[in-house]
Amino acid sequence: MKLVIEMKRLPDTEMEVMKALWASGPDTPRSALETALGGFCWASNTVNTYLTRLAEKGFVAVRREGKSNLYTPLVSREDYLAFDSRAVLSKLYGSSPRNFLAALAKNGLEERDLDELRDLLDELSGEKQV
Amino acid sequence: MKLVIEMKRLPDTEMEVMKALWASGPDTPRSALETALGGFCWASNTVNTYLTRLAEKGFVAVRREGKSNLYTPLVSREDYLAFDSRAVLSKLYGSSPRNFLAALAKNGLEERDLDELRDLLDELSGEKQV
DNA sequence: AATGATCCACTTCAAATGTAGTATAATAAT
DNA sequence: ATTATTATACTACATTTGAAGTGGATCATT
Repeated sequence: MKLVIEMKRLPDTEMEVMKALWASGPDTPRSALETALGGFCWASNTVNTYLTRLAEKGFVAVRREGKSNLYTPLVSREDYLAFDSRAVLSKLYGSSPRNFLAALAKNGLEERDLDELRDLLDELSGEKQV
Repeated sequence: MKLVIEMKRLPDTEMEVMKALWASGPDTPRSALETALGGFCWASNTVNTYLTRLAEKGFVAVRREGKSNLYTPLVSREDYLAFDSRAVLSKLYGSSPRNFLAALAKNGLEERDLDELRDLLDELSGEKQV
């Protein structure tokens, strides 16, 4: 059984660090993390700050391995996104996925996106019937 | 032609004020705004601060009418949502509506939501063919 | 053992956000 | 005119977020 303890949405910068950690798997050493962060040209110390904050918030575990640290996400990408997507809907879209999609469509949607959505909807409906 | 000048996502509290303004139409006087804010029990001055900040950011126009002020949204709800929904997608969902819906579905979706989405998709496809 | 190079813990700092107090100006009521 | 009320402007302050500097511990090396 999984107990969700008041998860909060992360600020942008901490989010980027989490994305890098999710991409790098568990026990990520510093070097790999910086690589995964790619484009972001923060000072190394800056990344450090974000990691510390994430650890305080319970999003990341830090394990000392000899001379350096290994970082592991404690919240899975899937769980976070499941939470985040709901939070987004409830804040502005009356908790209606439809409203969200309608807002997106205001500026047009690619044909491909529409197809993907249709496929996913079929899958989702299918599940119920099995 | 509409030129979008670096719109930023609003913080939660300012967002609530905008929602109230959108609901109350243009030239909303203070009293009506407080009513529209309903559940939120902020001090009157607090609301004032948010209005000032929104005005600075160009989201709200303030017009003096005799003794008191009238507030009018300068950004329409539709425009803001169109912007916001895209911003959400690009930050965490690889700009893919499908990914967003999949994240939502992780915790299950109501049958009604699925139906609504299907209908909307049909509408959206229909448009293109006309 | 002194010299560098890394990595990390701790500290700092400015801007943004959440919240409200104080002062002031105008109005209404006595 | 004096007082009470109300709305708005201006100021204040804690917390959070974005960003990074300092300095100590470790290691590798001469």
